[in-house]
Amino acid sequence: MLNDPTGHHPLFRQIADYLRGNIAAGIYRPDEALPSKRTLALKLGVNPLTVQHAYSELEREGLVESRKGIGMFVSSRGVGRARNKSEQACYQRLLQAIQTARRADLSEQQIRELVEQALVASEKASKTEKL
Amino acid sequence: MLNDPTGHHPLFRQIADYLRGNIAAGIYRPDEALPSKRTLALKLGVNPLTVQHAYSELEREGLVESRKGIGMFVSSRGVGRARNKSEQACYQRLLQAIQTARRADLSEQQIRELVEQALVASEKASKTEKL
Amino acid sequence: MLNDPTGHHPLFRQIADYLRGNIAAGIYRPDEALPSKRTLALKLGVNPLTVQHAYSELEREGLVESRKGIGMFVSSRGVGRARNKSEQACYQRLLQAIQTARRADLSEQQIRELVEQALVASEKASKTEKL
Amino acid sequence: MLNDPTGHHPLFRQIADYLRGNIAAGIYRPDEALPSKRTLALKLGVNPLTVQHAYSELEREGLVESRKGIGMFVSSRGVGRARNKSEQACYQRLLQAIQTARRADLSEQQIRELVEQALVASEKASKTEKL
DNA sequence: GTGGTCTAGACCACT
DNA sequence: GTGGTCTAGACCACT
Repeated sequence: MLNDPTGHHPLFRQIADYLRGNIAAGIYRPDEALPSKRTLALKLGVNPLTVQHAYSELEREGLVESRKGIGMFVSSRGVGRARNKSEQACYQRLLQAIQTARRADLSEQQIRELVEQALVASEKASKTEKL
Repeated sequence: MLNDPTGHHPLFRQIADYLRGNIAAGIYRPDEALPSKRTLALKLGVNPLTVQHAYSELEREGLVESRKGIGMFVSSRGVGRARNKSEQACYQRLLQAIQTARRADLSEQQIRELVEQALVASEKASKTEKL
Repeated sequence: MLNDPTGHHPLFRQIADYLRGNIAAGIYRPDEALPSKRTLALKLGVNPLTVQHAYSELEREGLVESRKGIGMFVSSRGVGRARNKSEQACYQRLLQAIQTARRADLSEQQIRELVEQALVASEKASKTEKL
Repeated sequence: MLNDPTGHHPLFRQIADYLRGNIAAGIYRPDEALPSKRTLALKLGVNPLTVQHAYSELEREGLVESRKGIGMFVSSRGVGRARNKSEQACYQRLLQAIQTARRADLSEQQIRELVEQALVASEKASKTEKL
């Protein structure tokens, strides 16, 4: 479900990234509640504090708002912000991937081929699931 | 010089990645010595042990061999291995970037555009420098 | 407890060897946690980083897996791998010992007698202790 | 020629071990000169100081005597001492090998089989060469 | 508390 | 000078 098997990225960030994508994709709609910390922690096999950490990240970005005693809700402007953030995040990662390739002197053509392979592989793999 | 301003990847791994790229690109040739750990540590402003950690990683991958009291040398089969490793690493990162995009429901066309932007940006940015 | 009084083998490797033996012998079972690096460091009177180094070695060999914030756990296939690794290590050491003997022109019979002596001595000495 | 490809034992000790075996085996006779530091260093592809270090070790053990300006000579009681020392060294290594095996819970029978394998392998490998 | 990374500083084997 | 190991002490992510 999470996409960094190498464990190089902190868990809380992987979770935040995932939810951000869900919001950007409209899987969670404005004013819809995210799953409770405990529910999601259970589902992901992760400590509730880690989920809390992820939610705080999304709150700081203005994607969600906490309503006391009720839960975390997608904010009115959350979808647009999530789309922007996700696109930025994707771009940053593409840039890192491509810099790795350039350092190894791969040609642009080789890089584009790797991109196409990844597009195919991800098409099958990533039925985005609502968390 | 190092490419993860976000600080998600540990320093020693960034250093290993960079050198691996240098070896893959033929910037360091077989039987050529890498800079000594102290020299490189000074240049990068990090602790020699951190560089050592990076060098151990490259040694484990069979890219370099240590000659006691002399230095770390690119192994005869190091270049090919470095190319393979670098390509794999690039692919993995592309895959992660693209999964981020897919979760946010970006189209393949949008992703390809981001790739092209990143190719342009990286062309200027990453004149691979010999460490 | 550690078995190289001569000090030829680095500490972290002696620790890794010891734990590998424990895992091979089933003293640590799959999904069982090894002692924490701090606990073990205290017990052995060494620096936690030294234990960490040993643990990384075992992780690289696929004998244990780290679960962040919880501990190092014997992997499902760890026991078999540990047995293989330990047998290989034993064989390599026997080979070195025997080459030493052959260079000094000891007969095979003399070598076998030394082996029997060592078998007796080690029977008493090495009640393998769970670290 | 040297028997620790893993590089875990210091070079100077491997060289001392080798020469000690040669003396024990009567390949160097009492009053015979060992090769000069420079000659041996060249032959082994090693720094003369490393050879010097090995020679000092043998001198300390009373196996050889330095005659100023001439070279290092096997001492009158050197052969016996070398045999004792070599046997001790062999025994110590056997003991370490066997402790490794016992920790992994290998049976005495398995250990004896490994010994026999090593005896066969070493028979072919170790045509003791005069350095 | 537990693993993982990093620094500052030291010492050893080898060149 | 060069790689390899070790210590003491610190901070981060996660439980």
